Amino acid sequence: MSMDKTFDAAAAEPEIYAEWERAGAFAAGANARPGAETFAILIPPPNVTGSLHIGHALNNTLQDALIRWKRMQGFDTLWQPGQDHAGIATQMVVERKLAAEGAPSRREMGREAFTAKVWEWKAESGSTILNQLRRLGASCDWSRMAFTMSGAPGAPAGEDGNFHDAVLKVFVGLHRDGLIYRDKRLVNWDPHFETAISDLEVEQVEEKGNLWRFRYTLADGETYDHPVVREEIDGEQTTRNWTPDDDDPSAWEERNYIVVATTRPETMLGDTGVAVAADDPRYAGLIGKSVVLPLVGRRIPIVADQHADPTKGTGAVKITPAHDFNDFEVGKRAGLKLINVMTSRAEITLERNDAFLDGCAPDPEAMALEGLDRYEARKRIVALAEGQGWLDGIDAETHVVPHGDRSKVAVEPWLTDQWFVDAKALAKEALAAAHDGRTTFHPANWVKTYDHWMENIEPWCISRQLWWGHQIPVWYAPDGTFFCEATEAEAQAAADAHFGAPTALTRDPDVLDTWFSSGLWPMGTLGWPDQTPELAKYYPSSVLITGFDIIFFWVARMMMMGLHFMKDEAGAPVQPFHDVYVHALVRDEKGKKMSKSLGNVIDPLELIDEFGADAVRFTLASMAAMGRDIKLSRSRVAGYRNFATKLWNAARFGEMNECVPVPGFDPASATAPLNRWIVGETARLREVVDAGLAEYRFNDAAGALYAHVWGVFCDWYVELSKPLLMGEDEAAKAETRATLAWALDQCLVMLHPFMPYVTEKLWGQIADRPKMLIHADWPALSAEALADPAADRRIGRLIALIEAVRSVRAEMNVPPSARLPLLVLEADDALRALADGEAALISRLARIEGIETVETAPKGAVTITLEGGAVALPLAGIVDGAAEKARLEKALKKVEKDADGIARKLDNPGFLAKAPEDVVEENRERLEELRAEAARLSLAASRAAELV
RNA sequence: GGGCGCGUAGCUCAGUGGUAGAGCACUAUGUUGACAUCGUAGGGGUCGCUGGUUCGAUACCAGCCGCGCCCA
Repeated sequence: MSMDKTFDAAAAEPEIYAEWERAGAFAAGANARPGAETFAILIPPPNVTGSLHIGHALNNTLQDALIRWKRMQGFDTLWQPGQDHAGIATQMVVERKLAAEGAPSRREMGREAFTAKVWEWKAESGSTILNQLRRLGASCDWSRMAFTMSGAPGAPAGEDGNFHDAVLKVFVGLHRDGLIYRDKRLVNWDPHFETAISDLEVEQVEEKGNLWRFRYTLADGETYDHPVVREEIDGEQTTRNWTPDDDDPSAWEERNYIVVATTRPETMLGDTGVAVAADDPRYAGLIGKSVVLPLVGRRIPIVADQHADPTKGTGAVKITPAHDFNDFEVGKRAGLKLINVMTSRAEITLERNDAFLDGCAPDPEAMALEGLDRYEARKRIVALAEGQGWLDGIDAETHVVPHGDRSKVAVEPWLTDQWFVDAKALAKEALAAAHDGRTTFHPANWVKTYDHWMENIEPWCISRQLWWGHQIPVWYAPDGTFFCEATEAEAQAAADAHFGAPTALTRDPDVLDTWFSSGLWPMGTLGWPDQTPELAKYYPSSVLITGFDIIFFWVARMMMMGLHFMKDEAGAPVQPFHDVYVHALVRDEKGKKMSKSLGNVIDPLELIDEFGADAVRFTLASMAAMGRDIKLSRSRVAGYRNFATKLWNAARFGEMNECVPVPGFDPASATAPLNRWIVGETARLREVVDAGLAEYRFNDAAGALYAHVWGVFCDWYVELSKPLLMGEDEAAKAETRATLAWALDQCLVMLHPFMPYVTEKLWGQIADRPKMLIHADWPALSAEALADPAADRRIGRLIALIEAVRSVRAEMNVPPSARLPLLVLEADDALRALADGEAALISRLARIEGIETVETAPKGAVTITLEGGAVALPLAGIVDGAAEKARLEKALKKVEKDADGIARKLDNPGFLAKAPEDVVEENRERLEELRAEAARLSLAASRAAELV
């Protein structure tokens, strides 16, 4: 049965993948040599709500390439798959689904019923991305599938893993060590999801807005003189406020108010002070006095604080400690009250707000703001300010507003009780590990990003007001005392002991940040807190492959958690991975970040449908140069699909010519120079591919494979093998068949990590094998042992000769069908041997008929100069003497220019004295070659001139 | 404002202290029994600019210009 002309990826891929799975080819330790070293990669867990985007495709292509490579080398490999429970995202998806179905809402059905719904949803829809990873060819050990919510209460059968235990153990442990604490402070509050989020989940978005200036009247009838500047503009006298940039003020104006500027008028309801710089000449005299807050009627102090910048705005800022991070700090320094005026949905709350009502005399208009959304309240307050005459002015301004990365609504700094991790304490060891060689970043410069964050780390808010997640293991007694234990029973026991009597407890309703559990990924996926054999074997993992966008979110947290909890026999902290390879961001072909809103998203699954998974993988690997973003275009993918076709057809050629692998074939035993040459080339390829993969230089490895398979094996070896395969010499034919089959096998083996499908298919098609390609032995070929310099030189010269003849033929418009004799004019021994020994190859590829040695070139012959001699093609009648002369002179000019450059170099005493000996020698040899070629060209040119 | 990175062929990008590369695109050409998802040949670059180090710089250093990303 002969092969099809192309590889049918769509049909073959699922079959091949199923075969691998049937054979258990992906299992941890599959194909491991006895006593093998381990090589483990933990997948960056995709969200359970996720679907495969091009970044995942890149990330997993690289992981799979490394895993397949090491597996073939006989390492004890583990590629640990799993998923992240994605608290907010998942809860959002399920709530939306319930709403769409007209089902009772989350709050109506209650916590237990809702989480049951989430589990149901996960069972139905949660594995989309896993199936997409399979299509990509990912060889994860699916039998070890992990999930960051496994083992949580209510988890259905099959979801009964260890993660919940791990999370609780870590929480209780960190709490016991004083590294987790409860605190009332401002957090980033997402009013849409009504939960706290961490700093990292906040996006800064630039928005057009206004800076409103309000006049706050001084209390007790106080006045002061505010400096102003009188100017004449267009013939009119104007007065404006003096600023520190001006010269001395030209006048003073008596005022009974101070002007503050704000981008958020609605927060004025919660103002508890006005800050000015201590040395601001405008306001220094007012420090210690008070203003009366408009609408609210509260007396609030004017305080000195460095937060007020005299050069910005009016130099005076209103202080709302309960609604702004900076103001919170000012308030702490100045002892100001905290008055929260918003609900969890960012609606104004005044009526039942004791903190607000205490010590104020609000206008009825203020109280009418009750229940309004923050933006509605803003409008009303501005209108009231205008109506009541305390609006000083409005300046348009763009400013940066923090938004929730999931909800896309503006985040409200909000005062609540939350749980925090003392990240600063955990960061110490995590920083050390990245600097003492325990964990190495590739490319190395990413360690700076990591450092910068670790060094400026803030307390990590880990509690979330959600239901989908690990509920915080803390129980409260009625008096507020709390007990942090892994189980309710332990908490109860602790409480009873503490109070000396049975005490009713209520559990903290909040859950933990998803990244808190993701931080345990390197341990939790291996069974921790149980001391499993896998944990002993595969922790720490070999390399983490990830995008730079989650260095903070995830890498940093795994480092902190792993180092804190994992200890070696001596009790020293053990890092979660030896290497961190940070790969590029995939952009569209114009360099834009792909996003749904821009509509420039390239769907990897569409690419796979169109070009095959191998082409998509090879494209991504080829473009994965370290430290650079990838701009992906379809044409590039099409090119690598063509590459797969090329490989396929090379195999088809082998099949047609009965090239089958010979068991026990020893590549060193080949005798024909052509065969010895391809063996050497193959050995060199193996060294380059191994070196590339070992250093995470995926593009180098892929590039070398491409150049070898297409440019060396197909273009030259296959072409040059044809005369041998179709010739009469049976011994040469047999040797060439065996060598070709061997060399092709090596290509399949080395391409397999990048193009697993087409290579596996060909592997099976070419011969019956004891093992599938996925478990084939990776070669240990050494170029030093196998490359034959004589064969390399001979084939190198052969190729140069053929190319030179073809070039002349094309330039002279010799029809491809015309066969010409080759006249050898001058030849050193090697060239002579080549002309004699490889006549069949030369004839076929250069379309030559008969090689003869002549004393002088006949009239009308075109001369070709080569290393070691010159040959000629008789083209009398075809060639125009003048054109030929011009061609040769042009070539001569170039050679002479090169020669002159080198000669100048060799004339430079500094070069001779300081350049390394071998460089000098190289240049001398090159000059000699160029001079010899120049002589041949010049001779040929003068002969051509005779024709004219 | 702080940090990181990038300017090399028309496009997308490798690369190196010692002869400038690839893929795509382009031009010409081809029914040579693996492959037109192909073959053959060809054109195309003061390696962003200016200085410095060096016998020698596209590469190392400094400054400048242009662009991108991250953090405030």
